Amino acid sequence: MDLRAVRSPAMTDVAKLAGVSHQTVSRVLNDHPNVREQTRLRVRAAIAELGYRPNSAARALVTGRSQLIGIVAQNSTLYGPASLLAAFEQAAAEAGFAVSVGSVGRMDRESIAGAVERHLDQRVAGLVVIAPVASADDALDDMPDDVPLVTIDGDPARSRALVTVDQAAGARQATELLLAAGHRTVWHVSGPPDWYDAAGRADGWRSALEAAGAEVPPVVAGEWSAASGYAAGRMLARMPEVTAVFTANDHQALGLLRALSEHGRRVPDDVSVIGFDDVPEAEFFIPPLTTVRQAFDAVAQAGLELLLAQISDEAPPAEQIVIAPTLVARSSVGPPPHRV
Amino acid sequence: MDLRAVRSPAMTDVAKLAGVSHQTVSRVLNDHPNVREQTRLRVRAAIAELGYRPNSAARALVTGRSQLIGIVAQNSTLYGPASLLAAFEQAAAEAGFAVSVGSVGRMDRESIAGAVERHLDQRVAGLVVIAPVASADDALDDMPDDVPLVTIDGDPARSRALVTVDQAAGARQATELLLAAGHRTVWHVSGPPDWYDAAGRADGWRSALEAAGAEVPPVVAGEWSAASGYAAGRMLARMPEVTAVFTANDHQALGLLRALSEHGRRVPDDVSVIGFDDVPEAEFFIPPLTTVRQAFDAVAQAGLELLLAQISDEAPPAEQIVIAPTLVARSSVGPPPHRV
DNA sequence: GGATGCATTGTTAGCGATAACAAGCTCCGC
DNA sequence: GCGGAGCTTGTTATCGCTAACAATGCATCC
Repeated sequence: MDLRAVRSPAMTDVAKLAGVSHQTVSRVLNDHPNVREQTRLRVRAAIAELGYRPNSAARALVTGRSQLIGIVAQNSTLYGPASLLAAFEQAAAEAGFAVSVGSVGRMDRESIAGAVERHLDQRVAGLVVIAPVASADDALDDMPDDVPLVTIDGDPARSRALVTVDQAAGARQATELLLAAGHRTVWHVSGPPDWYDAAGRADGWRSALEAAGAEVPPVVAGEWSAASGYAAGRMLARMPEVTAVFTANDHQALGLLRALSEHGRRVPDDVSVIGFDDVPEAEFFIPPLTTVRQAFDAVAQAGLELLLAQISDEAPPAEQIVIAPTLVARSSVGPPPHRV
Repeated sequence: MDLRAVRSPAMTDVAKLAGVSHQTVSRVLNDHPNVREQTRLRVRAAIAELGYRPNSAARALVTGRSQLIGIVAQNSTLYGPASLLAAFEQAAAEAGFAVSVGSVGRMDRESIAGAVERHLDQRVAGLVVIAPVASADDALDDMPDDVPLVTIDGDPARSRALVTVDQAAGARQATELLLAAGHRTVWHVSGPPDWYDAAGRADGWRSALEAAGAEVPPVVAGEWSAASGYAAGRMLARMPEVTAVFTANDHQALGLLRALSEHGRRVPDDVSVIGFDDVPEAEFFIPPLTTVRQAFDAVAQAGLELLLAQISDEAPPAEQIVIAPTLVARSSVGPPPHRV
């Protein structure tokens, strides 16, 4: 009996037990073709018996690449980014990759570059950057181009491999639904203008109005918070001509609903409201919120596929995938009030 | 000119440029004491000139430990876990650690053990497990005990290094506030009973009622979702004797508010409501929600400190930290309606 | 002035895996 | 029966770093 702390078994231990060389063990582990079936089984048995697990650091050292995928995302509890992160981890784990997260406080060039560097230190096999603002793309311009990279929510003109959600299409659907309900026009509470998502949603809204020949009211500038929706709502609630509002996300819609309620304007009787994101709680707003759902898991899945293809050199590093959002109809939308 | 892909510089390159041995470079990098100041500067200059960055895989291989911290958490977009994760990344990054996330679909023994193993493969320096349910603790029982480990939200009786929020204290505060407002008793919509958080909140609620000599109504069992709060609300709304409700989280409170509103019961005039978590939107519920805030960043900070202390052997691996939550008063609480 | 000690630096050996090459074996065709 | 092809396996070098030990120089002490 050896009482020393049991060192976890290495490849040579397996080799000894199976009566082969460590190299043969390596071949079995990496599914090399030219190993006799009988040998393979013997090695497998030895691996199981010892509870051997390969040392990823050693592998990374010699191959120059790890089984790690880095994700750079904004450190936020916003529903969108958080969901995306969760979905991505899930997908990566299924593909046998670990996920290292480098969150940044702000989406400026310096922060992003720092997070990217930290990941490169870890010799990540690939990198996913959630880059919803222009400044994030800036940081990627001076990335070394031998690292597989996929951008989420970035600028189609500047990114190579990219997955985005068609924000404009979602916004168009929302706006069209309101117009179809009989509203003369639709107001919009926007997100921060430097976010691509926000810009896309505003564009979709505007183009739908223009296509329908409806008047385009001024954008009410907000950011993603409920507070900004509330502030917008306090203004809009006092304007009787406002009968339909499309907000850039659900949290804004929540704030808007509260402001409308405080001013005695009923939803959807007096004002119809549509949000964006379909947060789990949207169904329980007062009233239940009609909104646009983004399929975050589809985004994550697509992103991972693009990345893995690059890692294994199966695909050119330039491909762009667009995911379509879907409208979820609930009771916050109705016809405009009867004209008095 | 050499046109081959430029291999990123290694320690020997730095050593050659600085005119020292690679070992001296290593000493400079690891802040060993016995290096002459002048030499240190020369090495630093060479590092800067070459843009040298140490290879973490090589270091991990030889030391048997990486600059990686593993986090095991449930793959969820619940506000609590997501916030905790974000706060933790932030804190770890500041300490120079990368964070690898292993999310699990369900909190059962097998899933957790799997996630832990994947992290051990990566030779993580330490492990943080967010273990809000008993089954998660089970999985940790057969963890090798030479890996630094901190549990968040686990069972004090079974964990060594542990950070928790004093759920019971928060619940007591909430309940006492309602009693002080004049309510004869307080009803409770609970979380899933196998979550420690949920159990702690229920305990605090019950003990506050008992201490005040108030009647203890039956617990309305829910889970964390707004849907369960809504379901509970539809029942409670029909019971005129219910004038105060404490829900186990804010999302449930949202659902409850909607159910009350649908039944024409006004908040806080007819019913007072208190939630738990203080999600950013709580301020914009109808009406603004009184709730209990957990300081997630404090939890993360404390957890990381415990872990780093273990990693550097500065502290015994057994210490428990309890973070106190704070009550955030808003307008969803008022005196009970006048008895008719 | 030689022994002692400390600060500073270099040398060598490995960590655990993969890659490149070499070697043995079997099978085949002529 | 012999050479070559192809399958299977082993040997050796190597990735970039840290640990352990060795070696050097210089100040200090008796």
